[in-house]
Amino acid sequence: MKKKGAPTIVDVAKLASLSPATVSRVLNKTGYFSEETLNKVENAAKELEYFPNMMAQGLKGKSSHLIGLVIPDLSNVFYTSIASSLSSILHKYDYEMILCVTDDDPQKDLAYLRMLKEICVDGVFYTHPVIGNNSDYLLAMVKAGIPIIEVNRQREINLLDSVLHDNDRGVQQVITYLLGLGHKRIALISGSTSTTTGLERLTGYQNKIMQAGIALDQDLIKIGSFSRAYGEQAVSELLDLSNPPTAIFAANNRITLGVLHMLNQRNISIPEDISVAGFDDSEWMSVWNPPITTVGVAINEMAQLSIDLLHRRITKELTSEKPISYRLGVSLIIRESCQQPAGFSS
Amino acid sequence: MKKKGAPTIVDVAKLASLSPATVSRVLNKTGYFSEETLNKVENAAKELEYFPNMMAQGLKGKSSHLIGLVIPDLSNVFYTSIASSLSSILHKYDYEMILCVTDDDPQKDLAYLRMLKEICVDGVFYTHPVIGNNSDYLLAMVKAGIPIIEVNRQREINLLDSVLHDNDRGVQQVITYLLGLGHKRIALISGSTSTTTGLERLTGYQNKIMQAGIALDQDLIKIGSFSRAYGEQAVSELLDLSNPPTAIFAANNRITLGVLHMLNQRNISIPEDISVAGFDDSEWMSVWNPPITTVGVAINEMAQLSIDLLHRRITKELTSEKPISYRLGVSLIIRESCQQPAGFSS
DNA sequence: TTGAAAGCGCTACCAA
DNA sequence: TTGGTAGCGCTTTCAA
Repeated sequence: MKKKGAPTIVDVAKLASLSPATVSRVLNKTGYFSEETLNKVENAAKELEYFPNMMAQGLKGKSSHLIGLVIPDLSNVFYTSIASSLSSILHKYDYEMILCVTDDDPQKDLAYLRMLKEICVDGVFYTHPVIGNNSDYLLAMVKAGIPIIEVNRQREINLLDSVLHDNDRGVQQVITYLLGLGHKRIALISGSTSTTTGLERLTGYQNKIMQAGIALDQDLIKIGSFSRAYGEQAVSELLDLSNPPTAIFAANNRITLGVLHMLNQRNISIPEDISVAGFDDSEWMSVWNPPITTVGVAINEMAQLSIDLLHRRITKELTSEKPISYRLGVSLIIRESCQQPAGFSS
Repeated sequence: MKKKGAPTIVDVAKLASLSPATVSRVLNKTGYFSEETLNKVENAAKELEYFPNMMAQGLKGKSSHLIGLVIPDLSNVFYTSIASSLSSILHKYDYEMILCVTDDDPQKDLAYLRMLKEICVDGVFYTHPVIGNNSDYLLAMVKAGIPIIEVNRQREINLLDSVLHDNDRGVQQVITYLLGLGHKRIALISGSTSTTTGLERLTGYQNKIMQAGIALDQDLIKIGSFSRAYGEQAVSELLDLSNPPTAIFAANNRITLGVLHMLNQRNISIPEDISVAGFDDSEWMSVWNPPITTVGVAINEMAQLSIDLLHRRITKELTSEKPISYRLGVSLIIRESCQQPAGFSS
């Protein structure tokens, strides 16, 4: 009678006429063993098509080779790009990725976190939901030995490691560029300031405008959510102003899409009638008509850096109690969606 | 001294003054136990914040609650949408998703498949890479008790369950519509015919054109890959024809994007100069200027159906040896990217 | 209705 | 350099 399930280490041991312990040592390249033993084990393993059972390994406290990725939204190209990049690099490190999409719902977020803990993931990449706060649980996880890296948004200032964009610098570049073009009425459309992205992009905007000696006009500052719908709504309100802006800075790619759509609908052309600049680069922006000027964020670098960091935490190569925080460079990608305001002569 | 790790079933048992066996039975609602026992266990579990260790459960042959999703590409909105939809529904079923992006590389594909087996996933949603063939391994997995559902593309005809689009009907609707508008020279740009999507969209196109009594013009049939780059290349070639088409049918969303981009670059306006229709709906198509007419595919339904099917396989509710294959309805979404050909009068 | 005990596949300790 | 053995946390007979 044939054995039913997958071959176990015992089967390999038998075939190689060795003990399971030795086989384990060889397979994991831990401890001592002879050249001959090595060969015997490898042949036997190959013959049986043996693959270690991760569950059993996991039970013994070894790595599960699983990493959680908790993100709010998969309709946002920023997150799909991050997921894609992370997944690809992780695979090289011999980790696999469990994808958790929270829809910015703190309940779901917590449920996912619990699950990741149960599953004994080796670590997690985490973007917190806009509202709500599962800090306690996050901290408990870290204390229980599961490193967590905050990606893109940072909630737990000085509690968790993080890899973020240099939002301030990104905003500065856009505003400086728009100012240089001659714009004086530059609107900002952004999301909740309860995220670092929202907060930093807002304060960055305010600082640059004021530094330029321009009084802040609250009518031009639209803070809502990082969604396409809000982009549409906000741009509508902006256009209905008695003194509308000559340029719009949309603080993320979802908002940008909404802005572009509404502008299309209202038959306002870019950049002739109004200039538009975004934050986050994405394929469709480069292909849009006209191509959209935006702050490019280095997604691959972000993924690589996050993984490096997490990996060093997992391997205990990095043990600093103090959280590490990286800021990634950004760069303004100038395309064709901005020009001098109408009636401006330089 | 405090206990270090997470609480185990033994801790709960102690707190509840019961045996681990009983606690297990209560927690899993299996076998008999009294009301009182139930309460004791639940209280103890709550107090200790006990969560079962999936690894240990997995070892005992129970479900890992993990599902693999193997897809070729995360820059294609079709797959991100499927991933998003699947993830959200799976979560409700208490499954989690391991995301595997193969980049259409059969090596990676196989590596992922092996890994999924090692990890003891309960099942997998699978879209095969365009080239290469890991059928043997897939079959072995199925035989080993891991159900696999082919999604979108079907390689293993009559070997694996599958959930696919009704490609033929989709093509028919587009072509009929274009024909009705008066187009006689309709080009097709599509990907490799080694996928069912590629094959069925091509043969569908050929059939409809011929049925309309129009001779097939090989110059108008562009078969390359389902990529943006190919879309750009193909549309260029088409435009350079001495007798270019009046309408283009782009057989997936990546190709459509390429087509649109190139048309923009060459300053050809849609639909005035040429009509464009796509396959796969996506947000950017509805927001594009002009909004793009396309074949809408029911992603949520596809996800739901796939999960139903997989779930029934996992629970052995469905045991038919014969693979099940579903075809999902599609519907033409008429927007503004098509009109009568220039110089046509009805 | 409950508990004792065996073992899932693996690793790690200690002894040989 | 190798092998015996004791668990990891859980489920599941089988007895009580």
